[in-house]
Amino acid sequence: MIRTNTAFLDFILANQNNYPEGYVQELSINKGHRLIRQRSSVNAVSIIKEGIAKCFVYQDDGTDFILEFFGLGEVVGEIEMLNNEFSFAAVEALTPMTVLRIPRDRFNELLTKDKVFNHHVLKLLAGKVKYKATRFSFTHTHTLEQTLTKMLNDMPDLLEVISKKDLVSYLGITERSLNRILKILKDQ
Amino acid sequence: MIRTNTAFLDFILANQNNYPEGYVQELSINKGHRLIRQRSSVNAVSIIKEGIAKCFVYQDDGTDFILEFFGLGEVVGEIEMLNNEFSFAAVEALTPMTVLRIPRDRFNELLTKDKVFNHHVLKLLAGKVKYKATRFSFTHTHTLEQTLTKMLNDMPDLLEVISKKDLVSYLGITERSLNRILKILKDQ
DNA sequence: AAAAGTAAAGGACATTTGTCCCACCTGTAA
DNA sequence: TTACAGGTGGGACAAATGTCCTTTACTTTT
Repeated sequence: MIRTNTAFLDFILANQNNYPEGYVQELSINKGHRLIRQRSSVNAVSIIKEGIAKCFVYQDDGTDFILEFFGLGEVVGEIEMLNNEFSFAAVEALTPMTVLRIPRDRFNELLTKDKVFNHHVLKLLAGKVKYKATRFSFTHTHTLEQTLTKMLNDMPDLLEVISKKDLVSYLGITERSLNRILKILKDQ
Repeated sequence: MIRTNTAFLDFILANQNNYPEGYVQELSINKGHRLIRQRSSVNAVSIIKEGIAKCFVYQDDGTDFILEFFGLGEVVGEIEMLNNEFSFAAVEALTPMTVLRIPRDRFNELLTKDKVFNHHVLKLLAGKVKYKATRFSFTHTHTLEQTLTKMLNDMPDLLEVISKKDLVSYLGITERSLNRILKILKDQ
């Protein structure tokens, strides 16, 4: 459930030195910092080298809905860059992070000039579509108990890594419901 | 809610004659025909020139979950082609359709050789990610009544175009619930 | 037009999830 | 140690949705 894309990260790390100065910048990010703010312009793409971030949409009523957790090698900002639109979601560091930042013009240049880079971006987007599709169809056709069971099975340390509040936003439920299901699972 | 991409369709139609014979094939498709079957290999990308299709995941328990309705200019099969994987969803014609079909090798060739084509595909994928993200966050943070009200507002002839069964699969609810909400909305 | 068969709508109850609130735990300051 | 504050888990009831089955409406056949 924490998405990764090591193939892309490895590619960037291997080629980082071939690119001219300033193409790829390494940045440290504090926990809680927003890499992308909702409804604002995005001027660079970031590839995660270390740490975890959440990508979420926040509503007027104060509730958040988490779309994805991003880990190693995942990329943020490319959608906004391609659509040439303001961001529709926010991205926030859940842990201290290191990211590789590629500014807008460099990104566009790499997209047109580097076929392998271009293909990585195509695959990465295809992966995001597929992930969302399978995730949402799964949650719609399974009970909360089944969904949580699967998540805890895939990732036993889930509750140590992700806070309950974030888990609740990810599942689109209330804290009360999460507690209820966790109690049921524990009692079994 | 029925997605379209006329920019891409226009581009293909304008360039169709510049491409060598066999690059773009026009096909007629009967209502009910599956353009893509779930868990099978996909050997071509199809751009919709006429008609409407549903893209859906079906579960072992017999329930379907509709991810998107595709209309004019929308593209199917590109995700599978890029991931080089079997299809994770099925696509079925809801009306008689005409599609422009580009076989695997031609598609890959266009992707690498035609920068504009490549950019259209990048944008199209970014659009699919964004659509799914906003759709699912909306349904999670709004009641069924709000969601349906919005849908009927955006598309007053919704129930003439999309069958109740399909609407139910799209919303991830039961027919009973849909009827209940429709009655409430009618009574208001 | 009447009868029979089929599909759609809705009533009644069960289950799930949300809302509201209270009890308990933990840490801190007096 | 006590008193207080903030946070967490859970009880009780409300609201939403699903399941099951009856009723209604619509077709088709005779």
